[in-house]
Amino acid sequence: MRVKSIVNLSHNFYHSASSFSTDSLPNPKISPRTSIAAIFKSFKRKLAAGRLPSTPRSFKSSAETCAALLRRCSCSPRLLAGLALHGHAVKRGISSDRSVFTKLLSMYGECGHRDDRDRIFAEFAGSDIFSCNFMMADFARSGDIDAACSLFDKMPCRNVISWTIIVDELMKRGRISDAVEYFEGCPCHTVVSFTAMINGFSRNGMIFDGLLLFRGMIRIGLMPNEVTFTCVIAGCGGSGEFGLAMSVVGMIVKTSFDQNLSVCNSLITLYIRMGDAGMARKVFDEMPERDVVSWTALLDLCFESGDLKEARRVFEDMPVRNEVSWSTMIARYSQSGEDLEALRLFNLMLQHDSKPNVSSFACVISASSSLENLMHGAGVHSHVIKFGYEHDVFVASSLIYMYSKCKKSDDARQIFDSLLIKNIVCWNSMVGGYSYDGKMEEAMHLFKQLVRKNASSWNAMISGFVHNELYGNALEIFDAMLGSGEAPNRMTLSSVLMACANLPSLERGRNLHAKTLKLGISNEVIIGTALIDMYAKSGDIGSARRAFSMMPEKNEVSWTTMVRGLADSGLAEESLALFDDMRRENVIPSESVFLSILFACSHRRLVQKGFHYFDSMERVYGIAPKERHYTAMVDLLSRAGLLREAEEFISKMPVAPESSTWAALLSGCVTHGNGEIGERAAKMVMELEKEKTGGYVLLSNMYASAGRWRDVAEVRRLMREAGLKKGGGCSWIQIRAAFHAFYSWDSNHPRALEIYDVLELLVPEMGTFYDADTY
DNA sequence: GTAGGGTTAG
Repeated sequence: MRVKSIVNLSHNFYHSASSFSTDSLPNPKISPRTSIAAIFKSFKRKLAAGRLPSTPRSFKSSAETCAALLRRCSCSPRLLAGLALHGHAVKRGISSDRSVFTKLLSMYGECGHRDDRDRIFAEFAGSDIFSCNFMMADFARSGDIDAACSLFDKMPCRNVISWTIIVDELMKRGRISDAVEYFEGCPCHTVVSFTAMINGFSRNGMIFDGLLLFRGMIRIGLMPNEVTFTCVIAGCGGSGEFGLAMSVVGMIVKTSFDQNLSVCNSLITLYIRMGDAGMARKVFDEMPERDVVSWTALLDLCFESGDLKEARRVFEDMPVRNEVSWSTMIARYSQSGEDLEALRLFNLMLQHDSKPNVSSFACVISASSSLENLMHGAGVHSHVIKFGYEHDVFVASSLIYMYSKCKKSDDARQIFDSLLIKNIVCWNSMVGGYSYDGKMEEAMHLFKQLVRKNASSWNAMISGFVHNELYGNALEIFDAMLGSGEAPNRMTLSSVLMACANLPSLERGRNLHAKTLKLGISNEVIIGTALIDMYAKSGDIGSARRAFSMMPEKNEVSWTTMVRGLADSGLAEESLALFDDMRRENVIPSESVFLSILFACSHRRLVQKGFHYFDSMERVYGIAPKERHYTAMVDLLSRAGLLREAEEFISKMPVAPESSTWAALLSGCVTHGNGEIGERAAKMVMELEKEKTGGYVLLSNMYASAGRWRDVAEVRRLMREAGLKKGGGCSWIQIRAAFHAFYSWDSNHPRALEIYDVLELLVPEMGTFYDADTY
């Protein structure tokens, strides 16, 4: 109310010069410790003592003082002081002084009173180019590019700065053709307007257009400055145009800009992206001066070289840190799997009074998502609220993802619903969140409401179905995606290939392989790896091998997938040989690759070799064997008939045996006919797995093979009493688009009678089969 | 101490 009345009145004061005193304002209760309060008091004292010049002669110095004070009011927003100054300015007739007026605009804007600011602008602005540019820049900064453009169009005269503001903002929003149109309309260019345009191109992935403009600028005689060079180097580095970057580096050296701080900073990052750690370090070492950006770039260099210890040392020795250096530490520790340390760093950041920004929050929320620890996640959430970022779409999307990963998609939904402005990323996070939490119906419901879907929206659904092992649905929604005209990307294809890998649908997989070739993504690691997995699981190990050998770049997952594919296909020797290749290539084995290796050894009864690999896990690679590895070892011993050793191995395990550990032993006992150990093992299986049939079936098989029919009947009785029924084994075939599944003596198929007739013709002894599994 | 272009993270 107060603000409005002053603003409404101010116009009249300006013209009628009626009496208005700062004393008529409520006395602002400002802490005397703050400098602005002190200045304001001194100003009021001077005013009261009549020491401030008020005659037209000293108009200028009065305006200067007022402008300087107003500036303080917008730097650390002080509305009351600002209002008083506004009143004073009106009274003295200096409120339309250019410097006072722009400060007033800034003060109202910074204090959150944009309506009032816009009103005084409308009343006073007239044709002043300065205040128009100021307002245009502010409209643009706050996201209202249309308001900025309409002001631009209304301005009676403009300068190059007016054009630059518009061009830069249009480029930042990706409106390239509009930006070009305005840029071409500008009658006289400067190095700044050119740089804005060049950088706009490069940020929109059009580095060649940027470089053409860069050349054009030099041709018309405008010399690039340090900002131009910084932008061009960053653009070349970001788009991987290292050859072009080097020719620009030549110019930089010739013009001695290689001594400039910002140019050197961008050069460090360029060399890191080129993979030239030596040159990056050399630039850093030879810089005449360094700032927080240089040190943060060096930090990044350490992480890129995989040297966490050195990074930590650099971080601790840095003369200055800012929120970017903290975010770098948090993000990189999280990427290295050190999520707990990332969270610790975030707390340290708060203790150091560093104010987290959107990116710091995004990093630390992502770290708590990886930990799937609700306590940590909710702790970070409380800081989000404390710092007022809960309505930021970027932060909210990370929170939605974090809660969903912690299986709290209802809490995620609350955040989603509380957002007044939602972008597509929030929608996709929520769809993905439901998928991750296994709530595919809710995911689908939300997905259907999403009017403007992008590739990520479709990917969230597809990977959700895959994650929940609903592979058929994944393929269905993929078909719908293709039907909608949305182009699939690498994420889509890798998910769909994963679905195919788990369905008996090799033909579909081959089609997808062709699609990856068409999209030009077949050479990418993630796609190559998905292809290996799909072919291996579909039984086409030859194609899996080819996909593996054709990969130009392999990572640890690609190797692991191929080793596992071979092992699962019964090619134990080849699998072990590939594992040795993998170690020769210095690829660090994961715990999951050891599982495949132990499996391969087990199938070939390679007891010694198995123990060799098992021992090397901890000794050589520092990987503590998990329950699954111990189970694999029990399986290895049991299959080889070393049942007593297997039982002893279980008793010495440092982790508690799982039901499958005992099942492996029991299975060995069935094969090798050891009833004594078998009974003990069976008892353990049934105890650990009360609702499952595995233990009963194995035990009954063991009795059956020993001819102990009375015991077989007893086990069946026990099973019935426990209310358990064994599910039958199932085979299926695909004919065109349809799957046909068959159980033992299954009569559900519509053409069952014909099938069995044909079968009896082909395999006469089928008719004599007795179904031993039917209880 | 009146308005425009930038480097480091995500």
